Formats: sequence, structure tokens, C-alpha cells
Amino acid sequence: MFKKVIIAEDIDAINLGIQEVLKDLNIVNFQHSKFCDEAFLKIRKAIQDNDPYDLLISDLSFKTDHREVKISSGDELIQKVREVQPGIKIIAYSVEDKGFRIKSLFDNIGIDAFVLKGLNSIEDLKKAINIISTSDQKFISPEVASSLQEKNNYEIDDVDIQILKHLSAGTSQDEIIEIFKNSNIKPNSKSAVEKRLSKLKDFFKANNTVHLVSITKDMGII
Amino acid sequence: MFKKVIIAEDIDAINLGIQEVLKDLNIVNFQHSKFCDEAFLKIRKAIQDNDPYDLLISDLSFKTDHREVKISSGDELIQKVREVQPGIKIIAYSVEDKGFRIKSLFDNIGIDAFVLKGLNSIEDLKKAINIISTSDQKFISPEVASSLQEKNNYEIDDVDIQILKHLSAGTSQDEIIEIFKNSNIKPNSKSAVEKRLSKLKDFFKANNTVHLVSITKDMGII
DNA sequence: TCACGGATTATGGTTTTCCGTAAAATATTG
DNA sequence: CAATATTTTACGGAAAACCATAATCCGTGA
Repeated sequence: MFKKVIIAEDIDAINLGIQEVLKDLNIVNFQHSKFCDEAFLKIRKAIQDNDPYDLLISDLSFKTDHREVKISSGDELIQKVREVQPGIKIIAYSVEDKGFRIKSLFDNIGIDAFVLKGLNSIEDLKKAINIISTSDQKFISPEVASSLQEKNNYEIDDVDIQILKHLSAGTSQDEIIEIFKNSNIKPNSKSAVEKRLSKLKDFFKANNTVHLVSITKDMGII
Repeated sequence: MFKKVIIAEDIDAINLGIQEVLKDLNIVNFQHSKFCDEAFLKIRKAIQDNDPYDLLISDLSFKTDHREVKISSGDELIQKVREVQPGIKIIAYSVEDKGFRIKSLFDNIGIDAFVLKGLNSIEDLKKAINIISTSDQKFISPEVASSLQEKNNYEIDDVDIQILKHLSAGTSQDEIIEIFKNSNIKPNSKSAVEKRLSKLKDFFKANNTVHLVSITKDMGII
């Protein structure tokens, strides 16, 4: 079982809940941080002190504040923690239920468990901790387990995302082309942008551009 | 101080946190429901049994499930509870931080307190309970207190919302007009819809329709 | 060097949206 | 009831978006 745990979670009420779980599992040595930056510093300090954490439980979205932060999301935090301490076990604990987002956490960032905040998340969290503490198995909440089977959406590249973001910010197609030309971004002709939009609409089964932006916003892509 | 409290909140970890608060305040008689329907039934039953609740703490957004529900949001729950038990005190406990949404909760539904889930929500919740238990004062978390001063956005009516929703669902203007004609919705001419869209774009400072839908989605209007 | 394939760009025509003006219908007021 | 607003509808031209086709560029391998 884990000896030293850190929780990154901004909503204090949830923090309390997680701490109850840890107490239940007889884990007494835990800290929590309400900010990603703080969590990262603690983790790095623990490594230097030769007393590293062996489990990170992290939320994905954090409230933004007046103050400046270096790390603004759980995704980033997890990624940076993996760099400085590859062996640490990581549980993502979030309301996020978009399949491709969860899949990406496992495939690209290498989390060990994903627990969906919800009706049974306390039980799921306990299960997750038990499983990953004794083996290298992964855990995922049953409600979203199917998302791992999703086929890759990764035909969509960075330029596509940029186009979508510009559109949602009120930029017209012509203006986007201008911007691309001025920034020396590779495909910067009217037809290229049109073609990409057409592909995106096809891919996301969108009737028109408004619909496309609406869908991709809902999916959290932009 | 309150004698009998009911919590409507779907995320179990948060539920645990709230319960800690109540125990701290020496409130021992509380129940919780993970579904709005269930919470409403409990409240109605308590009235019939002549032992009503005197405080409702409710989240606003609830996860949807495979099962059918009559009441799907905290807004609806609060509204219906107000109808059957006008005297009950109500605290909305949510991450919602859109000013006009919060203002509407106070103005139209008549909540007694709004506590923003976040870094200090436990303390805020305690304060809210203390204040509204001893007086008819309202409480609102300081981070969002300014939202009550917002000027009314209420030049936007139901038809506007419907148009926006249809647009974001990929319906073209012509199709929307068709739908309106078939549903006997009053303004159902091409120019009327165009004029409304133009007003909305003006109001929300949107460059075009895509932008408009993007903005209103971000604001939580649709 | 040349032929080939893929990606990018150019062109033209159709549909949809945008926007102003004006007519018609409906409400309001004296 | 007449006169006047206000709202809704109709129309037409301009702009933007949509879509199919063709030309051009560019790297690869024969």
C-alpha cells in the first residue's frame, strides 16, 4: 500500500472527501494542494529530500484566480510530474467524461487510473488505489471504460485546431487566411482552409460551421 | 440553528465534505440525495409527515444517467421546492460563476444563499448557514458578490434562446423558420429571424453567427 | 531528368447569410 | 375612428461561405 500521497484538488469539499478515503485505507501520510504549482513544488522537494511521494491524486481542471500560475491544468501537472518522477503512480480524478480526453491521458501522459467524479467515485477511488498499489494494472471507472476502445481521433492536427479556435473567436475565413499568411503557416490559401473545414465537418458530422464550432466546444477540443 | 437539513448533490466526495460542515455546526439530522427527483420526494414526504426540512443545500448541475428523471437540474428542483414549501431556506452550492445565472437564482427563484464551490467554500458554507439561520439576510460568496450588481440582460427572450439553440445544433436559418412555422411560434418570417440575430450579435458584440454561438455557449445561455 | 502522386492553390458557380429599405399588419392613443 | 407607433413581413443586392473541378507545386523514386 502507498506510504505517502499528495492530492491536487481545488474544491475544498472534495478534498475532505478524498481524505476520508485515505483514512479508511489507513494511509495517514498525505498532503494536499489547491494549486498545481504548489503541488509540483512539493513533489520536487520531496524528491530532493529523498522522501518522494508514491501516489498523486489529481483533478484536471482548476479554478483560475487573480494570481499568476505556471501550471494551470491537471494535464500539465501530471505531465511535468511524470518527467521528474517517472515511477510515481498517478490517479486522475475528474468529472471529465469525453472519451478521447480520457484515452489521451492513458496513451500520451501515462496515468495509472482514471476515476470519474460522480455517484460512486468514493468506491472507485478505493478500488483504484488498491489495484495500482499492488500491481501495474490500470484502473478506469466503469462508466467511461468504453472510451479506451475508441478509435483514434488523431487525424486532426494543430492547424485544424487553430482554424477552429479562430472561428470561435469570431474571425472570418478570409481573415484567418490573412493571419496564416502573415504568420507563415503552411496552408494559407482559401481552398486549403475550405478543404480542412469541409473535412472537419465531415469528421464531426456537422451540418455547417456554426454546428462544427458548437460540437468541438462541447468536446473540449477548443 | 437549523434542525433538519437535506443535501442534493451527486458527487459523493462533495457530499462527505458538506456533511463534515454540518457535524461541525452540531447539525445531526440531515439526509442527502444524489438525484433531484429523490430529493423532491423526500421533501414532499417530510411535509406530509408534519416534520419538514428547514434547509435545502443543492447543487445546480447533476450528472445524467441512463435512467429517466423528471427533474434534471438544481434550478428546477429549487423552483419546485419553493412551490410546495415557500418557507424553507435554500442554499445553492455550485461551481457556476456566471453573474447573470447567479443573479437570476436570487431574483427569480428566491434562493437565500449562493456558495461558490472552490478554495474556501467550506468556510463560506458555514457562514451562509449561520447567517440565514438567524435572519432573513441573504449570503453570497465574496468572489461572485459583484454579480448581483450586474445590469439586467433581460432584453433577451425565449425565442432568442430557441434560435441560438437551433443554430448551435446545426439548423440553418431557413430550417429554423420552417420549424417555427410548424410550431406556430409568433415571429416566423425570414426577416424577423434575421433581425433578431442581428440584435443578438449587436448585444453580445459578436462578429458573426459562429462567434455569437461561441459566446453564448461560454456564458451558459445555451 | 522525368514521370508520378499527393498536397496546395486557383477558379467559377451555387447557396446561404447579411443588411438595408420599404410595405403590411398589428397595437396604441387621443 | 383616425392618426401614429411598433412589430412583423417582403424584397433585393452584397458579402461570405460552400462545393466541385482543374491547375500548380514539390518531393520521391525509376
